Amino acid sequence: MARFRLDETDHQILDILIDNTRTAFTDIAKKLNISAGTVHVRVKKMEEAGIIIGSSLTLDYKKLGYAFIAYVGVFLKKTSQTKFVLERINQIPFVTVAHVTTGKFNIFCKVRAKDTEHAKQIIFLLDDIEGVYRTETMISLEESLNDKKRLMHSIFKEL
Amino acid sequence: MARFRLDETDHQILDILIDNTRTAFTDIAKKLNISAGTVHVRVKKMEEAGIIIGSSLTLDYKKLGYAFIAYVGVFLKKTSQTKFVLERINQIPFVTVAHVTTGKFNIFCKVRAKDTEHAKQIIFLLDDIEGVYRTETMISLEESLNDKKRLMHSIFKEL
DNA sequence: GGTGAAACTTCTAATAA
DNA sequence: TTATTAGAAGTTTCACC
Repeated sequence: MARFRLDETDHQILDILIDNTRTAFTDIAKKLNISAGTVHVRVKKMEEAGIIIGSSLTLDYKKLGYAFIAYVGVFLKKTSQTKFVLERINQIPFVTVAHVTTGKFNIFCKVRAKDTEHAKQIIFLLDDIEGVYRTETMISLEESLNDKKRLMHSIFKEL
Repeated sequence: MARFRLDETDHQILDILIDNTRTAFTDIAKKLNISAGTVHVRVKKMEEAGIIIGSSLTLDYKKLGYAFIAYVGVFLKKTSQTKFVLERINQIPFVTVAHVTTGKFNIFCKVRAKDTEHAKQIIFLLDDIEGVYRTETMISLEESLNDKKRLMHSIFKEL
């Protein structure tokens, strides 16, 4: 996949939209001293190029009653079962991310739950999958995010 | 923090917006057979209640040249240094998430990088932080997401 | 590439039900 | 809580730089 070339204006547009996707194009245009039409065309191009995949809301899961985060390392009986187990994992609700990894674990996932009890239930489901040898849980006591905005800045500085 | 009560309509609105934050309120209204004004009021309420924190773009980091994901477990010399080390970690670019955890590691982070070489540089920065005893890296070979939409469905089914 | 204006669509707040 | 409305605002297209 060819690397798409973004210029300074594209960066600035992304920068604004990453913070708030509903920012009016006219507002962006004013800030960047370009026309709203230009903003529109550039966003469309980035969408067509697949740079912008979509947009999403950021919700406060704590307020919804889901404050518990754990990471679970999964050890498999046989590496060949990876695909099968991964499919099963993806069917478990509240498992939000799963990675096949090198290193200590075969598969590595993130669980978002209500509380310890709820998380235990989810981890039991993981443990019960055929081919899973054992799991190792790490409970998150504190989450600290370098948000997307910061990541973008890191990337743009390098590009 | 009191748990906010969302009804079926709120769920449906969130459901649509989670997929595309720029969906016109009039479109949402049509789908749900309510008026656009109602959609507007409800979204505003959820924003005011802090359920909706914000909105963000989803970008294809692979297309931007950042296809490499690793998880790094950090062991500290002394637990009391957690706060200090966490602050330092948050200053390292390309470390996108950091968690203080119970279990195997003291701190656990996610690194997004260009390639192995780039990741190595970032992990060296982690290793070099005063108070860090050693780190353990897990390289992601394959990422599989149960996206926000699925998480929301899990939550709504339970609420 | 970009602009600016026209035509069209959507938002938002106020009022009424 | 919801519906209706109307002025304000935003989007999108297009002819022209």
